[in-house]
Amino acid sequence: MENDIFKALADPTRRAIFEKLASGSQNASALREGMTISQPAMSQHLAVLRAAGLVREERQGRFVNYEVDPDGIAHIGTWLARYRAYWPQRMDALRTLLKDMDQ
Amino acid sequence: MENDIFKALADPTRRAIFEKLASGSQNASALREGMTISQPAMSQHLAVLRAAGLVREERQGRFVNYEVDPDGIAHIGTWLARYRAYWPQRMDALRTLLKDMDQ
DNA sequence: ATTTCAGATAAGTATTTGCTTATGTGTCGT
DNA sequence: ACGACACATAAGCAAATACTTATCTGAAAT
Repeated sequence: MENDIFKALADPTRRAIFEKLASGSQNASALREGMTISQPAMSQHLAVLRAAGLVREERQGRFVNYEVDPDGIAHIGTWLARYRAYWPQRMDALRTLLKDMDQ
Repeated sequence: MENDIFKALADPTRRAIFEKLASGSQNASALREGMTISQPAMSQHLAVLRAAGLVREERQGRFVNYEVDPDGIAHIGTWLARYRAYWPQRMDALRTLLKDMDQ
């Protein structure tokens, strides 16, 4: 599972798709816009992201809506937490993030 | 750079090496112990981890000591922070981590 | 100086991966 | 019922990847 996540994120196209989804769930066709990628390629990438638990799908008629799966993010977070000893002193992004979550 | 990091972590052997280093810096030979991996393979993996900024080396005579590079960890952290909106409510590991760092 | 040891590099190979084109499946509009 | 549409799947292929064996570099020990 952890292996699937990192393998999925190892591809730049897949990270781009994931990033797009992070700013709003979309169906496969909408995701293709401005991406120079064939329909089957997109379908295959989404399948990989889905198998990794990074993304989940929701059938809507003949469309399939994709969205970021928080579980995938959580897995990366817990993986990263194992290396806390090596986190640099000032990781402002994560620091403020966690502060936010405390509210 | 970000691409190098994810590509480096996509390999399970490389993640195992990285994990070993996280519990104490070692030279390449020491890392091989209990790992069923040839000397060139280890050398190549370490080169990939190093190029990704996940690990750094320090020559010590005819040994080369490897250690986790906090910069690599930081990169993953900032990447992950971009998806803060999708972090699940209870990411205890990271939450307590950041609390610790505030002391 | 010569040998030995730690490690890097070179070259070759089998496997994996990301793409392609072609076709299949299921849903919507008419 | 039919065609159009959204998407998945199949099969094939070129490129990337992780390994192998062989060799090279450089430092330590004798």
